Amino acid sequence: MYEYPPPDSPTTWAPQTFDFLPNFQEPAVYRHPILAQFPSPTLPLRVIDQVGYPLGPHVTEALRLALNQRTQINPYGISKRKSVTSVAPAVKASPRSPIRPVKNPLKPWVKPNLKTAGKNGRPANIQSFDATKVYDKLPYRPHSWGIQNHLGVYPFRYTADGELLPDIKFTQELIMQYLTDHPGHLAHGQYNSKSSGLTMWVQSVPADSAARYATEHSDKCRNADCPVPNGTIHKGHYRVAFDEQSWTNSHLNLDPYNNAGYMHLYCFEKMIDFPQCCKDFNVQPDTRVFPNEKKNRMAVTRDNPEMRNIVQDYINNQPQWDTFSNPYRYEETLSYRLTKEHIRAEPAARRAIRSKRGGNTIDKHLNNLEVYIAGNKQVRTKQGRAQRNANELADSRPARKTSAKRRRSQDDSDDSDSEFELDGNVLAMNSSTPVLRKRQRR
DNA sequence: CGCTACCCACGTCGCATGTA
DNA sequence: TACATGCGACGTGGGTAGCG
Repeated sequence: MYEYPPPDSPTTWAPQTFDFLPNFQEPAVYRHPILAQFPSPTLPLRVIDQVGYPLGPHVTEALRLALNQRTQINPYGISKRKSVTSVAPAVKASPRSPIRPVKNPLKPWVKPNLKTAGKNGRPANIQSFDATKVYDKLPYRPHSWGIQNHLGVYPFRYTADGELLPDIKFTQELIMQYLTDHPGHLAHGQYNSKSSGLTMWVQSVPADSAARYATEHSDKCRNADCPVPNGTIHKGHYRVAFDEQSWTNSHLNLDPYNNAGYMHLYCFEKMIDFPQCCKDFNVQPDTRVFPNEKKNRMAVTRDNPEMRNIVQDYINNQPQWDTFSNPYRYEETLSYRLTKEHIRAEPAARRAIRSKRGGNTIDKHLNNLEVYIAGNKQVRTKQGRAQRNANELADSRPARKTSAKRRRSQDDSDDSDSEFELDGNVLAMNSSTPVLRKRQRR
């Protein structure tokens, strides 16, 4: 008979710690294809439980973490459905009473649509979370640092929340100084930029999070030459968060929405030798689990666990920047790889809706910001033309309010103009020289 | 006019219940 | 008992209303 090895035997199982906290809440994409062939997880679990006994300590630890995550999300282990009926078994669940969006006097830049019906749970979700009750405040304003100018002013100065002042935008020279001289590199007592206290998280842009930031400038792109008006980092794009505090103040429970700053991943990759940056500095895929949040809405793995491997693979096996920086080829960038994987893995229905609408969509611009901006201009020009035409018609017809949806359907029926297309000038931008030259190797 | 949150229309997940 | 099915909750990208 088969003899099971003693549980947790060190000769059989090398103890393993996790360099990241796995997110077991993510949709299951099994690395073992055979698992995907079972209609239900119960049977393979039983097989593993019987034949795989005993599980190694790292598997046991992962299970414990998963259980922990689950407990944090639902501390009492009570199912949502059960809790409803157990509280009021005789009452049939009534439709949720609508919670309307409201103005937040502390965040005047957040502009809720006060006339909406409140038909979904998003306003409730936004209003129900109070970060000040959950997270610690930074105990002190970080010290200014960097090479002083002739007036003795430091280039890197902070707000009380630990954000770089809003007017501080990165030129190539400044980002180089920020990266190479950052005080966080001394976090371990000696200079080590690879395990620095400055962590650069590759992230998705979280939705509905305007009210989570300290100021209206907090989540803007820090690239001095950002192609997007006002440096807005729109949903669906990828960004890099400059996190200076979560390592340095790991004893505190700090708000993950408070970072020194952000940049479009696109801008970051175009501005510096990003492959070398991955080699030299602490760049990581954001796969963190936040115990105080329902989920990490900025995780790069939010929709697709494979994204972690794409970022990690890029960090481990960086391409040569020389080979695609001049002429610049967006197709070689991490931003492009993430976007392509995102589009590949998304539900087909979502893609179908996009193609039906025919807008300036992610599968056309692929998160190339130059193409995205040019596409937006084309859409606006078209809308403006349609609006002018509508106004001219209104002069000769009885007044009638034209809804935007009707306007869109009119556009859709116009064969010659209905399809959004990128013109040659836009695509030519794709091969333009990078705004800034390659950073020096140390 | 730019920007941001809401709505739409859908997919996914987890759990309760039904059924073989 | 194992699996299928139904259902509610929730999350998403794109389009759009409406605030400033």
